[in-house]
Amino acid sequence: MVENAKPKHRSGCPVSISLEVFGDRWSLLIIRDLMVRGYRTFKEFEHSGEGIATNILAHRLKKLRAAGIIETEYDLTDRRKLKYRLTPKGIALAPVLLEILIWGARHEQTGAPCRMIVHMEANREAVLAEVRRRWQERDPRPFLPPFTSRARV
Amino acid sequence: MVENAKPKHRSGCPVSISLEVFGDRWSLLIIRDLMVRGYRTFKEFEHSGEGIATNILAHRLKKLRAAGIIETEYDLTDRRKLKYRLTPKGIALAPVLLEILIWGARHEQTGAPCRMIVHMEANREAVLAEVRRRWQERDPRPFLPPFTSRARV
DNA sequence: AGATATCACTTGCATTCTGCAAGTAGTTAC
DNA sequence: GTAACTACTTGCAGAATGCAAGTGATATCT
Repeated sequence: MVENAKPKHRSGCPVSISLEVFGDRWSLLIIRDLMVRGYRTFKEFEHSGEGIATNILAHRLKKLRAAGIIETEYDLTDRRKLKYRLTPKGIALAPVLLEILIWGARHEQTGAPCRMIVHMEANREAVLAEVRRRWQERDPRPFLPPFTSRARV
Repeated sequence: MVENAKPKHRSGCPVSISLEVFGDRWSLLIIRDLMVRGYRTFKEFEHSGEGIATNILAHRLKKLRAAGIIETEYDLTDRRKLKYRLTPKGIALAPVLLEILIWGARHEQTGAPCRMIVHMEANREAVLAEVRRRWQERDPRPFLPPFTSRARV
């Protein structure tokens, strides 16, 4: 038996393989929109304020679906709408997203208010539990705002 | 006073801003090499097993330095060698990297042994404390192996 | 001392990816 | 029946990436 197949991955390191799945400028933003903003449709992702091009968005959605991170179903009341949802594998990215959020808020100039970050840092498990609960119960209420401004409260 | 300056960022969201800094296929791998493998030089990053091209590596090192995540100093005994080191802002990425590693090991086929991941998940704080200690004390011993194989122990 | 090797890049070029504008197919509303 | 809406696709220009080769400053060997 020979190992002729072209290697699927750069290496066997979990970090490297993870980055091959979501290591780009956009994928984690789509996951964030699904996870904490309650966005569900193509149009909502498109207008989430980051300015993603529609071809890139379509490509990322396809890739995330192929990776088993999101799944889709048509809206029962309006069959034009395709609703996206995180899979268990997708919601499992919550700790990754939380740590990225905390790091960014602590070390870069962002629009997130300091006291919110302090609270999240001190209550990581509670924050994650709430995010998971909303996913489980399909609670569509946004958990975090879009942070459009550069306010520092 | 007018807001004429071109916006530096896509949005004020900490996740978005973080991804502008390290949201690509390579940056976090360099940070991983510095953080848990004890790699310090250009050559070591180049041969870390992922196959990064030297021009990309040079570009990423420059960008990470500009972002304040790594810093450099010349080796005192061999002035050809430029040694890289994480800054406090860089070592603060440890939780991000740990969560990415755990997610990848749990949800993708990687070379990381299961029991190691179980241990890391159950002892996150101890793992982070050890990584931070090695950084603080400039302890160059690798904390994690390269996971080159696809072994499942 | 001179030749060779090492280290950290840089350069050139082909390929791939990204960003923008415009267009399309399948619903739904009027 | 027509217009609007939703989720894309297509075409094209420019940027980023990957690969091979080259460069300049040290260091080591003979």
